[in-house]
Order: sequence, then C-alpha cells, then structure tokens
Amino acid sequence: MESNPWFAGIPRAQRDALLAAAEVVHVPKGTMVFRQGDALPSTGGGFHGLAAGRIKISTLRQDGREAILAVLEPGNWFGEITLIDGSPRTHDATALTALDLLVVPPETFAQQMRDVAFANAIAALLAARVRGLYAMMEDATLRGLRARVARRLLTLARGDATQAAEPRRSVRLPQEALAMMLGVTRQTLSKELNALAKDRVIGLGYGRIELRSLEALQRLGSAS
Amino acid sequence: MESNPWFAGIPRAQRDALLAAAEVVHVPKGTMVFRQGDALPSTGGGFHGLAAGRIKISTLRQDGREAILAVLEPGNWFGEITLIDGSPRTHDATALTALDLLVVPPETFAQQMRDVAFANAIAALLAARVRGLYAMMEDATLRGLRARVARRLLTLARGDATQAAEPRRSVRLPQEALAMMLGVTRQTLSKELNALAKDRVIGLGYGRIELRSLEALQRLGSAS
DNA sequence: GTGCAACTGTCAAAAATTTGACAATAATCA
DNA sequence: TGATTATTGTCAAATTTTTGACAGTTGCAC
Repeated sequence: MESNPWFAGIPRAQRDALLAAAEVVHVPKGTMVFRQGDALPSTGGGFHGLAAGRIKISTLRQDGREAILAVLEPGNWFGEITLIDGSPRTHDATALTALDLLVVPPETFAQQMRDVAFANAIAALLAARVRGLYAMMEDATLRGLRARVARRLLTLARGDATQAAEPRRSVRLPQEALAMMLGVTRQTLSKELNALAKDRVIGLGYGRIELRSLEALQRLGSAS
Repeated sequence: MESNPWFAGIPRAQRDALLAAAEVVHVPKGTMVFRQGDALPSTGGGFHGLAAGRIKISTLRQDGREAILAVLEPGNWFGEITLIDGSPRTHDATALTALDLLVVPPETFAQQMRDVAFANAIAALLAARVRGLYAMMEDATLRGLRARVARRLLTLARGDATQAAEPRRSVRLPQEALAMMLGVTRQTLSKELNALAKDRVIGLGYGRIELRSLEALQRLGSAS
C-alpha cells in the first residue's frame, strides 16, 4: 500500500490508524463491491483500500451501454465521497479479479474525520480526485481521439488513479473496455489503435496493449 | 452568500471565520482572477467566494479552442484545490462582469485547515465538486447530444456549481459558449436548440435561452 | 443614432463516427 | 483435448459532426 503516493504522503499516525481500522475482506472475482445508488447503511458501505486485485469503476445505463471511469490497481483508496456527503454511490465497483480489500466501516471513518490531520489527508485525496477529473473532462471536450487514446493509455500504464511511479510497458484490458472509457465504439477505437500500431508506437495483443514508445504517446497526447 | 447550500451547511463559527478572513476585492469586467498554470505565491492566489458578478471557468488551448467548464454565479466558493495540494491552477477564471470577490489568502486558508470543522467543510465542498464532475463525465461519455443540452441548460439555470434552489427560467449566455461547454460546434448545437425551440421546450433570444418547460427538459435529460 | 462588434441562422461539402454484421483467432473451462 | 466464450479485424451503409462561408439581426459604445 505504501507505493501509493497519497497514502505514502499522509502522516504515519493516520496511515497506521487507517490500517488498524480496516478489516481485510477477500472478495471473489466478479463480485460487486458496491453499486450505483447504494445508500449508506448498506453492505459494502465503507472506505476502501485495494490491497490486491483489480476493480472496475463503471456506470451502467438502462439501454445496456456502460461507461468505465477507471480500473483501479492495488494501492488505491476509494469510496470516500459517499462517506463524506452521505449520498448514494455514484458508480458500480466490480472485482475484475479476486481481491484483498481493506474496508474501513462508515462509523470508524466518521470518527477518523474528527482528527484534523486525517481530515486534511482526505481533503488531499479529494483534491487529487478533482484534478484527475478535470483532466478527463478537458480531454473529452478539447482533444481529438488520437490524443485521448494516447493519454488514456499512459494513465492506465500508471495504474489509473492516484498511482504514480514508473509506467508499466503493457496494459491488460480488452479494446472494448478502452473504448468504453473513451466513449467511442470499438470499431472507431480499433482504427486508431491500428494506426498507432502501424507507427510502432504500440503493439496489439489479445486483451493487451504494449506501449512501445512512451515518448511518442506523450507527444501525441500533448498535441491535437 | 447564505443562499449557497454548501456555505449554509457548514457550522456558523466556520462561516464567520471565512468571512472574517476574507478581503473584499472589486474586480473589473474582463479581468482574469487567475490563469491556468499560476503557481501558489502569485497574485490571485487564494480561496475565493463570489459575492457579486459572474465568472467564467475555462481552459484555453494553443490552437485557440476553448472549453468552458462552468460559469459561476454569486454564492459559489472556488479555488481551493491549489491551496490544498499546492499545484498550479487548473483553469482560467475570467470576470464576465464586474465582481465583488471575497479573497481568503493562502496563509489564512492553511491556518483554517488546522480546524477540524473547517477541514471537514472543505472535504464536503470537494465531495460536491467530485460529484458534479462525475455527472459531467457520465454525460459526456454516455448521453446523446439532446440529453446533454437539456441537462446543461438545467444546470445553468440553477447557477451551475454548488447552487441549488429554484432554477431560473432564463439563461444568459451565447450559444457559442454553451457549445464550448458541451464540446461541440456552434452549428451542431444550433440544430439541437432549434429543434427544442420548435417543440416549445425552450425559447431562443440574442445571447439568451428561455426554459419554457423544465419538465420536458428533465425528461429529455433522463432519456438517451 | 450610428457604426461596429457580437450573435444567430443556414447551407453544403468533407470528415468522422456509429451501426450492424460476420469471420478469424486466442484464451478458458470442463 | 475439445467446446465454448472472449476478443480482434474488417467492411459498408447510414448517420452525425465538423469545416468553412456568408447573410441577417441585435446590442452596445461612442
């Protein structure tokens, strides 16, 4: 968990308190940790830290279309919004693999928020969240598809949310899922990916995209 | 300022402290309160409350294209992200009219954050911000243009950000600006607006859109 | 009140995206 | 291993959006 920049950045006491307050829950693959609309006193309520596995954060619409907001990797903490404002969950959270999940119950979280340092840490977490969302909004409204693809691949390579560190060289997810993140169809994305592959910027495999040139992706992501 | 739900919802002591710490600044029309990329110790640094006037929050790109994130109305507080994480401003803030602006200097803000209740209030503000952004992201990826137009008009009618209350029946901004918020061209938006106008859902004027049927807009915003 | 700038209306061609469909290949599970 | 499911590749028609252009209107500043 220490590899996560947010968690690593908060005071030792608050870090320990969080870990002490958390219950480790093993979640089988395919389980929904929580669903959009879940209200507070429900199962799955709590502040979550992902210790192992991958979680999909998404929204499902009536007509079956799905938007994937993020795919979380170990080290990320999430689910704090509902605990702060008491409103229902904004998204579905689904275990893509078996998980080791740290769960801080709502009462404990509320209690921790009485601590100035912890409240400040949560504010920092939220600030990072807001920055990420601003960047995504900007991408969606201002950039062409080519740039959006490049940027999203780089984000995924860094573990998507509050993760930083050295980007991975290979991203594991189906093109369909990437398309859902970008809000385009698989066919449209496919055309773009194949163009990038032809330029040797990426390599395409089954359920996997290799990032061959981070520099080229960075360049493409800045332009357009 | 009390009409803003966030401000009205925080404890009296913190509300008074904020107002006491704030300096009232009069800003002429057209002035940029801060710019994207501004670092902390610069002019315009601080936590801002809008007492009078309207502020455009936007991003300008090299090629001249602009994305408008929001148009803030009196009662809204903004600019806290930079104060929390110390990173540069994420957007430009431009005075669309002459402003009365409450400015809480960075040091005072940091000092206030040592107070648990205030830190919690800021967390609540950020949580609201995150929710709003989630909704925008979802709209952008999941909904058709018709629905996005309807939803954005309703948002604007409610004063855009943390405002609630009774929606206004008329929104004052050029179609060009609305198009920039939605990330489409003016021509595309125009077609949509004219269709809505034909159905008597809205009325179109010079730099102004009248909301004739909130129910219809709500319905259109939920569908597609 | 005039003149200029801002804003809206509209058109048509070009470009991008979606929709729908089907085959081929890779992984997974029994 | 064999069967099944998941994933990718590709195509073409239909639709939507952008680009570029220009005229007409409205509001504002002088």
